[in-house]
Amino acid sequence: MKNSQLYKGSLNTIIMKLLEEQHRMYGYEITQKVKEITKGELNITEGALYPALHKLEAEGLLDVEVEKVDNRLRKYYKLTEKGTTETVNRLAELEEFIKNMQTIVNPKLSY
Amino acid sequence: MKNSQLYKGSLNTIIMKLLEEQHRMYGYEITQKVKEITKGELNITEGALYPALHKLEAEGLLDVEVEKVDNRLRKYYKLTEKGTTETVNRLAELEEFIKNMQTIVNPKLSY
DNA sequence: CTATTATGCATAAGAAAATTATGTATATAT
DNA sequence: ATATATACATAATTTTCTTATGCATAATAG
Repeated sequence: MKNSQLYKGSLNTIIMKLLEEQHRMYGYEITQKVKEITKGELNITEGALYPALHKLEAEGLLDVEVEKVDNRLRKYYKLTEKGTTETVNRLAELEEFIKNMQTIVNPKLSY
Repeated sequence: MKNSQLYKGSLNTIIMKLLEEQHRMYGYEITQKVKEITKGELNITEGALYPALHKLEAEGLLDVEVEKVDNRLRKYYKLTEKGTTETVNRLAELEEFIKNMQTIVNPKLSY
């Protein structure tokens, strides 16, 4: 992941949220999707993405299906049942995190 | 910093924002303030805080003044001029980050 | 009166998560 | 023919944090 180092620690949550929404995606597609929805502000690096996907798979949160499209390899990932449950938790944590950060940035709005 | 690892990378920004607001604070005070405004959800560990303060000082973003209060040592930190300028940038980055994360969590709201 | 908790600093060892730099391979556009 | 896009992967290093200590004084509880 690139840019303002604030994104450190949020990659797994981003991956899981996108997979919840899109049902299945492959690695490169994830990088492009994130770039698109953040208008180019967040570029996930391959060195961060692929190890993250492998780890989530090893933890039983993702399943993988390999397919060949246009003679190129694609590894489609989707959430397992366990992964779907865990995504709910992660998103709740993310919303709490965002709320807390907003309170810190703009304390007056929290009254 | 404890909890959901989403906070990774946000400690420096938190410190700088609080110092911008409070003018000067000492380490322990920062941990208590953060605990207070996040209602106990975010606990900054000493092992993260003190090295972070030292690094910000080494980078010329913070100045330190040592004082003895009630026979106990306190190191008061405040933003340097450079630190104040940098804080503006960091907060802008934080707001962008929050906005991007919200778009990822709730893509429908972004239209 | 003594032991725990709170205040206040610090650092070292290790883990986690990223960046940076490669490497392989095919397809498309210049 | 060469660069860019697509698509995966991993190794070395760096950054950032947790965990575990360590020291010292003050206040509170048993």
